[in-house]
Amino acid sequence: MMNTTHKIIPDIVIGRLPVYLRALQHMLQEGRQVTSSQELGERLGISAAQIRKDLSQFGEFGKQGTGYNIEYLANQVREILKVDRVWDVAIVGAGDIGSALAGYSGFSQRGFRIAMMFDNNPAVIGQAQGDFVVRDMATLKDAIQAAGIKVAMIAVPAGFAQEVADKLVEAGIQAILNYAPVNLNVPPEVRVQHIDPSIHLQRMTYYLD
Amino acid sequence: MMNTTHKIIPDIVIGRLPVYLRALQHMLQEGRQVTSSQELGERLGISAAQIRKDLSQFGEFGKQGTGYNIEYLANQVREILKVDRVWDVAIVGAGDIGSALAGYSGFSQRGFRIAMMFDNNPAVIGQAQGDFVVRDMATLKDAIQAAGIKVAMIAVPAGFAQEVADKLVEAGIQAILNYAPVNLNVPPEVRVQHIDPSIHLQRMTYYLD
DNA sequence: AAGCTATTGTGTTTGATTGCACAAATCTGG
DNA sequence: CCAGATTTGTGCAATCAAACACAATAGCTT
Repeated sequence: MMNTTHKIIPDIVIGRLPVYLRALQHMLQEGRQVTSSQELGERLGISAAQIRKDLSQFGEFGKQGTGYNIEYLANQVREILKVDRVWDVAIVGAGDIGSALAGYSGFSQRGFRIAMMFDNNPAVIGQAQGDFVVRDMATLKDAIQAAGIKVAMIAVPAGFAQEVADKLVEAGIQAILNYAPVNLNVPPEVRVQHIDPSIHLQRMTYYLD
Repeated sequence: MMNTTHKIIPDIVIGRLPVYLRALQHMLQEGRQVTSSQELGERLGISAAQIRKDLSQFGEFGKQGTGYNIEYLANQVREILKVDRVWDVAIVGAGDIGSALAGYSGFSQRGFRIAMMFDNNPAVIGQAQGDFVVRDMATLKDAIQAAGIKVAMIAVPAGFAQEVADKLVEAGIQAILNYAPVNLNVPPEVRVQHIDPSIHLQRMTYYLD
């Protein structure tokens, strides 16, 4: 079932697919072979109907009476999300967060590979950080363009995040995962996701006594 | 305007308040005194009407013709979110992520204080980590209960996250920020938020070419 | 002080998302 | 090979969220 912008899929549905995929991969590691919308829903705290509706946007992946073949469904979802390939990722910022990200081994199973890392601090430029050497921010545009990198993570202090975002956009980056606690202004064709622990915590304190 | 479960506020509205608050605090640091729903909306990429509707759920904070006094509004939102106080937070896991969180200075301005840190690895128990010493997981329940801590962050490998969550719930934790890439099963009265960079990245790759 | 501009708070409308419920299909066990 | 139990995919209904649009109000300018 082609998906060349035929049908516009709600972004909220896209947002759930990675969660489904993670659960499916987890089940595979448990040695499971088949599952059902009901089981998946129970694990994730989502209604079975919603999972079926979400998946039905992209095709028919299950078998009535049986459920879904986990490996097959996982592969289909990977393809939908375009993580049936490996995306090279650039990290900007070699502080605590950047280093933790560079050292995180979990990306490779999920479709990503940290390919390069930048900072503007002369004290860290040239230093080894995980498998690679921290590069000078001044070389960012050329390096990213030469490598054809589309995805980046910002892990610099809040005050520098916007200018880094501007540079990334100029270099052709199309998806940014931003760890700095500020909103970023980017052109509409560039996707941004934010990770700010305080935001998540504050969203929960509302419900506390 | 009392808010003792009189009116049920949609969670999606609660989720936007921390974002508003962060922008307001940012404006304050710029020395600004007043703003409008329009300006706030432009900065955040949200419609002005939505911001007004969201805020109107809790009272009337603005002045027609003028807009909102930033400091006053920020204080009101802090009160709504219950971050007009300081919440002590426990971190479980003293690896890269836990350490980065322990060393992050941004929490204090946002209503949180890292109060203690746990790990089960004898090699790190007793070591200094930022301002405090890493404690043995075995002491978790007693320490958390004695300190009356309600909020925790999980920064352990995926395979241990569920058992850590169970221990935290048993210790009386009511809000969990989970950095492990697995779903957690907790009783309905406990709030959980997930941070998994791969999930955020996969949500964006769908839109890439 | 009158007229103009800006901006809020909200009733109403429009649109999006979720949940329901069931026919159709598949499997299982006797 | 049949009866019963499962489970999918989906049309329809219900719920929820966002956008619209405007009266009411405040400030500013002349």
